[in-house]
Amino acid sequence: MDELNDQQQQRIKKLDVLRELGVQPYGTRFEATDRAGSLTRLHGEKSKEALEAERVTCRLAGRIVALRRFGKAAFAVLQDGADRLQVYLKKDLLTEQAYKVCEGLDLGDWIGVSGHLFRTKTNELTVEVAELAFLSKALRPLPEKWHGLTDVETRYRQRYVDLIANPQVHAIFAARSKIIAGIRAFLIEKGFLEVETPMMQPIPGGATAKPFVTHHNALGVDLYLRIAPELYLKRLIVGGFPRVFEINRNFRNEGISTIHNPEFTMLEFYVAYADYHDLIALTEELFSRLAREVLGTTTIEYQGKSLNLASPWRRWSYRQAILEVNKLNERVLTDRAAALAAAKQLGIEVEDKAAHVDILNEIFEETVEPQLIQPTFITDYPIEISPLARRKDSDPSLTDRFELYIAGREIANAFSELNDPLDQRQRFEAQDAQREAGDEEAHYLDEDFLRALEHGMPPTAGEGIGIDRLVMLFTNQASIRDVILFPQLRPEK
RNA sequence: GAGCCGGUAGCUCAGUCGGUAGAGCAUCGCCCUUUUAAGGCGAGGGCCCUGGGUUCGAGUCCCAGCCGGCUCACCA
Repeated sequence: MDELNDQQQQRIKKLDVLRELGVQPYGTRFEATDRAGSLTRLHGEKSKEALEAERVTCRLAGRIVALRRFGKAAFAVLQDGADRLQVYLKKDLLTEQAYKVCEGLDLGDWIGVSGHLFRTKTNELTVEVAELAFLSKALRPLPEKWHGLTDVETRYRQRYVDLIANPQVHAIFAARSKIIAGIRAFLIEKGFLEVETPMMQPIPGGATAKPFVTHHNALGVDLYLRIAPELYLKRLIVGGFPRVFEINRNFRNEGISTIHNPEFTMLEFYVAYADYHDLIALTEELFSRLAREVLGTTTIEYQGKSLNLASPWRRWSYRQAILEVNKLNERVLTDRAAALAAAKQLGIEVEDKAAHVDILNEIFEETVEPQLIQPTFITDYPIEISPLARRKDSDPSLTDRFELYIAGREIANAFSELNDPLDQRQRFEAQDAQREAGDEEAHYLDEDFLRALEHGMPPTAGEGIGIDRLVMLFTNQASIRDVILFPQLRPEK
């Protein structure tokens, strides 16, 4: 413990005062049959007279977050989850011991009370306490009652204090839970099986990213924290599960920013016999349903922008979007020199030796992405940047793939899966060549995954949705750290 | 990794030109049995992020570092 300040010392002294009164400062169970929220819902509208007549008794517990004393009586506000309820502690109504406990109460202490509901002179629903149980002593003071805790670093490092002091933070994580529960219910209703696949993988696959490495002592091998579950979920499709999903953490050893945390939560799901068009429909249905369930509307506010999640959403091919946004001639799609010239004209920095596909992608990211505010499916990505996606039958240089953009940000990535083992081997080999050429993030060749495909994978469509960014969108948060309970920070001191 | 901004009491923040460290809330004492940012009177509480430097004198100026935020780069 740090050196104690005067407030902490005062509180430690009170532990002995409680013990002398025969009260355990760290007690045991208390049967809270009521919750502040449900009491308010059930009785919050009733008049003073109706409450007096009914004489509703209740029993609840919570943390004291406000305390106003008046000589021989006091009002305390109990925080119970996301809700608060005032309680009235009056000397006349309490035992001598209970009243002495009251005199030593501090902000932050946990108590349990029972009594009956009434309305005060100022018409606030309040519990008149008949019995008081002391549950737990807080030895540190709470943040200031009016401004709460605003220091961002303390909010992230000591999320417990943030949650006590800032009720709106509570609401964000309640919404996160509701979103994830909604996704589960939706997919299970559609016949999906929820599975768990390895977080520690001998070959990190399914995405292009730098992995974390760890070591297993008994096996004497290095293992990678997964960057994606994709290749394992496809193995399960080979094994005969026609619909699977996983909601779990991915780990990427890359920068930290307002939209990147080293560990983040990903939903991936795979549907046998389907293609990416089916996933477009499924995605629209999922999002509009989530919005209605969680927010009660399909029109959402995000950082000052109004977003309409009601389907259908815009579909726009990757190449068409590049041409239309920049009013470019189709020649840039086939002529590398023309693409390079166009990029330079648009003021986009591109290395002179950059590949054609990378030049176009640079143009896309710089000029198209920021415009994709309303939900938009960008379709038909080039094959070079889609190593696991199926080729388009109509154009083998493209893939049956889409990315969903909302508020200028990529929210989902989906494609008809490549199930041709020979084509997949060639794509892996192309990625290997890029690795040889110095691309640290090229996809690794996974021999066992190829063996699985050689056993035959049915036509399958698969999709990944970044849950943290989805929660940001639904809760109107600008930073990913505000939707992750314990975001990654440098260790203290 | 680079640029900009910040770090002062438990919390939220002031601190002028370099001259004895301030407020509100919280805490402690006294008064107060319907308050709600309760009120009244009184009191205590500081590693001014750390380490150097300049100066008679540094919270303040300079240098280096630590931690955080934002922007950019990489990325989902």
